[in-house]
Amino acid sequence: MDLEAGFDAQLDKSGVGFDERDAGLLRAIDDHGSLNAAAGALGRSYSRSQRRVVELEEAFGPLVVRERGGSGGGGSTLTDGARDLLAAFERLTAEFTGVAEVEETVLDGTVVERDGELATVETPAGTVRAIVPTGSRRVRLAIRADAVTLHTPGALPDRETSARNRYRGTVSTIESGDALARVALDIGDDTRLTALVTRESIATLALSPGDEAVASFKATATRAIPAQRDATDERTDD
Amino acid sequence: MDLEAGFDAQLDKSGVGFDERDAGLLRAIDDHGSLNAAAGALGRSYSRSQRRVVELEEAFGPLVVRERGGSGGGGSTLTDGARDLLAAFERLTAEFTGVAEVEETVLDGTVVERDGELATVETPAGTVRAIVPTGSRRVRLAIRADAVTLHTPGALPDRETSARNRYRGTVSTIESGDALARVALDIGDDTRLTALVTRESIATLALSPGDEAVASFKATATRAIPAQRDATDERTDD
DNA sequence: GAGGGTTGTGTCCATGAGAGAACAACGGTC
DNA sequence: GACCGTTGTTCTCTCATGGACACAACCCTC
Repeated sequence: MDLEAGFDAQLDKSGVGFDERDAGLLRAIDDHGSLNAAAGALGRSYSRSQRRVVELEEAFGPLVVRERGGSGGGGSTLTDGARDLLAAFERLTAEFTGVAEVEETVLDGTVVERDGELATVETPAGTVRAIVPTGSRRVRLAIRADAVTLHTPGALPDRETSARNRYRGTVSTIESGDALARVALDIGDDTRLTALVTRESIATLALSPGDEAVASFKATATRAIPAQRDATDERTDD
Repeated sequence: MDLEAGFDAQLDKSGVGFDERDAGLLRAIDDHGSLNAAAGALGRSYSRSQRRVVELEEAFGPLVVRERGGSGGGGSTLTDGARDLLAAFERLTAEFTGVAEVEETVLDGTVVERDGELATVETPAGTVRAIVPTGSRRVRLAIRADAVTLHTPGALPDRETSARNRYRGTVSTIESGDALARVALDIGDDTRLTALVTRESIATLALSPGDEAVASFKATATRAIPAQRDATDERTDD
């Protein structure tokens, strides 16, 4: 199934959203030195672009320094605020593309104990500590492969790390890419945890299929969602 | 600055995007047992909703089983494919809200070595291994607080874990919430790394401000973005 | 066979986003 | 002082999205 995750990032302030389109506009202004040239290069109308800049500035503060007249007729440059905003936006999109691309393993489970937003969940692979939205007993946990760290078995003292979830298993497959590798770890009861690590780590841990290994991940990095509604099938049916 | 991160998640297939609006429609169909009632409950027009379902099915396969006539006039129910799609979408939005909410520390640095998408970056806090888009020397690293695990100093044998980045520092502040806590760690040269851990972890590590601690995070979990463009100021200027 | 509530169409209209064009104001350079 | 390429402002036009409405087809119940 070529199901691809996408998104539309947005930075909100005072009800106005700064999105990819706005980022492109600011970048073009920075590149071309004028709002007019920027709009032209983007194939957008000047009037709309100008309006949009004003709209954005009403929410985010001064973004563009305009100069009218003068040699060359004038021009526009970005303020430091605009650069900060752009940087924050790019950081956000980078994080989003990260989650959109990375693989994750899903575990179904039931909440057995809760302490605020944190809960212990019973899953086929064992008990997991995770952040769980309040008010749901049956949940589905998602663990991103880039959040799972691998260890040699027995190496990790139990009390001296903040990674609350820890599972021993046997390496089933290792798919090596350029510099990264995808490791699948069998953790009993037919569940398989995948970790994304560097090839360097594979080497230093001396991992190969069949070996024992320990996988750990933080409670704060595993997100839970309410489980399928068909489990209870509470249809309204009018 | 009350700058809030937002997003619009989307699952793409065959050029069609399944978004929050579509998810709401499917959920409403599941709740009310008919497309008609679903559209009514959402305050949307039936005709558009029906068309949208057809559009989605052309890309994602059968989603809704329609029944025309019969007792009660008929009705519609979701297929297993629709439930899977909904679950995948909810998982995606859960992950996105995770990154949108969590705090991150940013580090500016320069790439000193590269191996495919992986690179070693020199930062004020030391050298960091991270995933870096090709073709950029000056980069900005973003490290999410939920990706940082804390350890007692000296506890971690160097060769036996896959967390490639490891920094010793002193705890500066601990902000405890309900079940979670936010720990700021001073890592020399005026840089501060923040970690989001459970209060439970604070207790077992016996952490308090002023203590020494070690923070670690994976190379595959730290994303880099090209640094500010004003550093070189390569304006086109036509 | 009539009734009823559904699925399927098709058409019309309101709304909003954005392009395009026109024009005034500006302030350096020549 | 004329010129020029900006910014700023306003208008109209087009296009896409989506609601409102009408109507046929369906099939079980009564």
